Amino acid sequence: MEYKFSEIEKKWQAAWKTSDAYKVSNTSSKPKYYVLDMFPYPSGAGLHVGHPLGYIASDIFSRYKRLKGFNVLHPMGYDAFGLPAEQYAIEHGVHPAVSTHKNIDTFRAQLDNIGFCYDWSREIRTCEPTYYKWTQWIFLQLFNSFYNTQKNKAEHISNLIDEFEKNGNASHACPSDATVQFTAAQWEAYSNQEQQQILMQYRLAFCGHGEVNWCEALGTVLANDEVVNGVSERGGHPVVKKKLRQWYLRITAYADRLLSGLETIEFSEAMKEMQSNWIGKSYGAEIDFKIASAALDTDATLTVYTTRPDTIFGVDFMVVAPEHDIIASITTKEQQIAVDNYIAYVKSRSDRERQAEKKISGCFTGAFAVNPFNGKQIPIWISEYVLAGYGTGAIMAVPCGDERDHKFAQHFNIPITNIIGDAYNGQEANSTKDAPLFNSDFLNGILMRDAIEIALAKIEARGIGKRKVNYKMRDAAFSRQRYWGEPFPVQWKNGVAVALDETELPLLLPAVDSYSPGPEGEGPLANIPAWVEKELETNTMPGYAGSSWYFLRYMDPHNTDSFCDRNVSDYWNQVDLYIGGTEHAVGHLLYSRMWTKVLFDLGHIGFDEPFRKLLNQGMIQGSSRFVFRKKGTQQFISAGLIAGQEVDKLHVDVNMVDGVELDMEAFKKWRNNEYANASFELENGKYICGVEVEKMSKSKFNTVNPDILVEKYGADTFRMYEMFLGPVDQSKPWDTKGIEGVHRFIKKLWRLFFDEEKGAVYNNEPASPEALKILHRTIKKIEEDTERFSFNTAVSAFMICVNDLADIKCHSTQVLSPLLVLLTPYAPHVAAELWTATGNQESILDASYPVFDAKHVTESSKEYPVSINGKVRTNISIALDASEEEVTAIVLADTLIQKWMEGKPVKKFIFVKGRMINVVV
RNA sequence: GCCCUGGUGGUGGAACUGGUAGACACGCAGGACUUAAAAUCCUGUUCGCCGCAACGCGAGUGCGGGUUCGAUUCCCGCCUGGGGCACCA
Repeated sequence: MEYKFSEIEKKWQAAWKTSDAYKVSNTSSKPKYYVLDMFPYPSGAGLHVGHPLGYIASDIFSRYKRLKGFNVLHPMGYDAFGLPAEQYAIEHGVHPAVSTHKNIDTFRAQLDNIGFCYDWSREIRTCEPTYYKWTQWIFLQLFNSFYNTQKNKAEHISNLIDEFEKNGNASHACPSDATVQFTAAQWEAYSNQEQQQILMQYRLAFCGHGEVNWCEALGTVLANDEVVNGVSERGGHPVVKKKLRQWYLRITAYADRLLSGLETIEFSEAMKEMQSNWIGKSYGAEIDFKIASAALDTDATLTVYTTRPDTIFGVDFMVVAPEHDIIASITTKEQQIAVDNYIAYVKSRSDRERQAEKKISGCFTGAFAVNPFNGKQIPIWISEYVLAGYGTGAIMAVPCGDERDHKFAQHFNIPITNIIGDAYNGQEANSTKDAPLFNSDFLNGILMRDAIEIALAKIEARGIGKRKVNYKMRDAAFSRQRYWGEPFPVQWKNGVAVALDETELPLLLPAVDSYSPGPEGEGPLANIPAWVEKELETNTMPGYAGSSWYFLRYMDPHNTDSFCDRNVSDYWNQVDLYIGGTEHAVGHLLYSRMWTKVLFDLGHIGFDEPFRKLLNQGMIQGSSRFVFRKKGTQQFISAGLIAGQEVDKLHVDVNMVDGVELDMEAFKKWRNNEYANASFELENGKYICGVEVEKMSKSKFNTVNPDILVEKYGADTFRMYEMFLGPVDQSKPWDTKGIEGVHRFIKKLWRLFFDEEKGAVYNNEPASPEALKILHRTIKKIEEDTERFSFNTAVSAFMICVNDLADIKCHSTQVLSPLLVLLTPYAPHVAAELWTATGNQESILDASYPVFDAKHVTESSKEYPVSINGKVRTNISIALDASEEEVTAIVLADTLIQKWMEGKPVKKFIFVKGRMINVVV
């Protein structure tokens, strides 16, 4: 009997489908376990070998947990709204729903090939009205809520209105504008419109104004992705910033809880660090500086935010962001032209470019601020390195303590005040907190670290500023001027946003004739008269709306009365294991954490963190292959021979290359015989290609389609090979050539059961102690490795096990059957085939997991490596229960050891039981 | 620029908590079986040096320092690949 993987895999996939083997119930006496993959965006390029890496890992873990007796929820779906489908629609006129459907079908077929254990009856697609109805519903919850800072949770907006009617907003400061203050009487006196405007500033989903990338030539707003070097990717037109009305989510209200919540979940330290850096909580002060200009009214002040109030006497200049409102009122006549020019220059630049810029640029406003402590006049500059969105959009610059300020001062010849004595060398800034202060009046001689608190107290006492906790994180922009997204369930009546009633959901995305933007850069929905007549919002929601809560819908995907029944979400609770890439570190993972907290606050679910444990999979890079064409000819030169030649370097399809050797016949037929006339200059009869590692992408011809590998080697081989490639969380280039080794392993396993000539060779004889030792060593290793997601070493352990069993010619089912159960999560098809072939009746998917028994593997002695002065000189076998005295005696009596000791006395004898021995002489 | 992360043989990687560096594979070389090939099996394979061989010597985990009896692992400085940076998903 031969290992016919193709037949076997088809057979079992069909059998599991017919028997609904992967269907999961919402009620079970077993403990629950929820394993989730980050669902894919169904791009037109289909699945490449990078996608399944995480899916295979989650599949292995789900199957493992099932064998261990858990009721495992393991669903899959599609994040189906988004820009690429819309782009495709603009270019090809195909409705996004049509191309998305087609792409999903391709993805599904590819996923099925690999033999995943998803419960497909729970599939969701974020672009389906049955799904986005509930995305819109959650938006209404956000819109109708505010953050009660007294109780530290979200509440219905009606509670806030009650409070305003009784007490005004005295105990509920306006989160976006602290100057908004009113009494109950004033509230009553406001018009409905005024009241609504105030409420908008409290809502968790609110309207405001924000800057977008605006391309006048295309008449549209561009995503950051569509802007390259300050011009549009399509057509290369100039892009500037433009202010538009936008929806936002008040994620800043949750900044502290998003931060403290990290302590309750198992994310990697790196991931937690990225999130807390993104949130960017800092403690400091806002300090008011009066403007020193007789021409201006004397009350004008510039407020800066600083985390280092201790350096107040080292301020040599101020820098305000080019967008800062104060610029218009303080710029002097002499500087006006220079300032205008500078602001125009900055307008064309992205935040990223502004921060990354090494060249120092800036412009003096002509105005001065006054240091409130010593009356010193401080010049006010504008520079792109200060961003409007952070702090107050203005900083006090202390060149001796901040590198960027220092470079700025040097560049513009601004005199530098030294407030840290010898700690400043005059050449570069020193950002220490551990130097005593100089030239600092009442802070002189005090360590900076301690001076911070003293300065804060003084600033508050004198009323020139106040303590302030600041966050780098900004509220999340939540609207797009696009078509392919969820419509907002909102109508605009007399300038007031009015939420639709729940009963009106879903608000269906209407058909459009054109995907072009509406007038003034609005979304395509603005082109539909019926839509505009109803005064419906013309923006749509961003890609992350649907993905912020999808893990809840899987629990109860067909519910028509609720996004997810409370009893069901109480049962499944948090996602126990979430697998996906780090590229979502600060986007999706923060948004879904916020949405979960809001739903929790409002009582819709019973937990406030969505993901109990997160495993990040690495990125699979493509390994590109190149051929070298002699300039102006059809002659291709092998990589080793190109030195000194003028050649063009061309990407070739990696699938035509075996390792680095080009299949020349395939190459000639490639791209419709484009290279039919190619001639080759070979080395040792072979054409050797150039190699480079880059992002896996269709245009680089370095994508590898899993279908081809599954066809050639089978799904089991493919699954195990992806795992064998390396640690699941590490990025690595794809290379197909090692797959043979894994395939050989499975064939070797097969031969433990069936011989091509002899037929069945397995037997029911009692297993030898050696065989049991091999089995139990493997049970321990596989269980440990699977638990810690070390799938590559688990595959290696399987190989060692099969090699060892083959060496001792063990064919006993007493050993082989438990081995198959261990293997099921990794290679389910071949395991199931051999399991039934050896006479088992029950399904291997629910077999009982083998239990490790230490008695089979205990050793009585150990080959100790013995070092002299840290260099291993010999190995000595010593009983494991030997005492240190016995060991010392044995080692020192060894002739080889005596030779290396050269008669010197023992200085130190180090004995680590079960590990090693080191003699220091 | 800022944040995170990686760097070990010809290649992918192993070494889990400071304790024999290179497990397991790929590739390569040689051999067995075969008319031949495929498949399979066996042997060798970090580098350098000495050599008939050795359970010989030396070096060695990106580079330079440090701590330690002992460092791929911990500390300091540097070089370099990858991911993210708020409208790609």
